[in-house]
Amino acid sequence: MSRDQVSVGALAPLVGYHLRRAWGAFSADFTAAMEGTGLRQVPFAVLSVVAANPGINQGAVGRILGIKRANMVSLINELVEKGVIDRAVDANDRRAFSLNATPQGNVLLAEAVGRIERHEQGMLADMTPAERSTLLDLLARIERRSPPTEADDGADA
Amino acid sequence: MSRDQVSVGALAPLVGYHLRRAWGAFSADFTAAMEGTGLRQVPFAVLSVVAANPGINQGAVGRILGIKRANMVSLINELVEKGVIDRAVDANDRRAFSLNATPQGNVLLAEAVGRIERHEQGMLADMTPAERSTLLDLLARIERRSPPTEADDGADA
DNA sequence: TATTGTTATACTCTATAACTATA
DNA sequence: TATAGTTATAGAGTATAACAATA
Repeated sequence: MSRDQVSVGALAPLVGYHLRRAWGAFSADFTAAMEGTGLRQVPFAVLSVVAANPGINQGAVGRILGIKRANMVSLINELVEKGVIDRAVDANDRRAFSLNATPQGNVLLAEAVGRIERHEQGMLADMTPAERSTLLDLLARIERRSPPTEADDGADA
Repeated sequence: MSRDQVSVGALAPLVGYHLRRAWGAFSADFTAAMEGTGLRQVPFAVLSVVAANPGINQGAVGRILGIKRANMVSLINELVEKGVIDRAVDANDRRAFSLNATPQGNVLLAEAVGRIERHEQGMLADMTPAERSTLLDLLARIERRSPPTEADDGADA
């Protein structure tokens, strides 16, 4: 190794840079945690939202998670084929689908959450409970600064 | 708007979820900040590292930023064609290129950093200086938990 | 034999635009 | 006319594998 002591230069004091690297570390850890479940980040998030909001439709799931309508389609197909969510025409609006987690989906979700929590404990092992809650609070305040979670603007027309 | 008060369910207490959303908000803000400079996240990071480490080679840049060798090629080409970095065969190792920021590159970097700092001030407007430094500290501690920044394992052979 | 850079390629994620069927 | 879902497609970003030149 001929060259070491490399500096990241102007990146060092930027919050965005550290947010990116921290996110990357968590992301890799998430992938490891999900090994064998067949769940990836976004499908896991979708399952979580559907389970928490019985009868929700695709558009609403996309809106809260920042996923475009067009990209929801294959996501939902994947989860339906996997047998973890159930899709039925909405009784009140025949354009929409009513989504629900299946019993199997709730089992998978619980299993996934358990794995993730254990992995997060590893990632945050050197933080006190107070520090973790400070981190969550600071991150939540940044999120609120993001645009109105408008996952889909005037894409049509 | 027929359905509101949607919950993210099991995602709510997960640090990884909030890290992802916070990162997304910063990411969108970064893109807006860079409008007109022609710089994207990764090229900006590469320019920053090259400027801070005169004569560094591609592999070392990739190693510190977590970018694979193969993906460095077009990145460096792009920055060279843009005239912001300079590539010359390394005098001590004729396999390697010695990279340097051009005067124009340093100007662009300074301009970009100024823009980003102003945007970050907007994103972090509701945080005290103490809170910002706490955030940076907590993020840095998470980063350190990531794998040895091995951007390139035994890809060959 | 290991390393630097290269090419080719593939897969995931996300984005836009145009379409249909309902409302 | 607006909305829910769909299809097709394109662009990033990142991954692997095999190769040449040099160490």
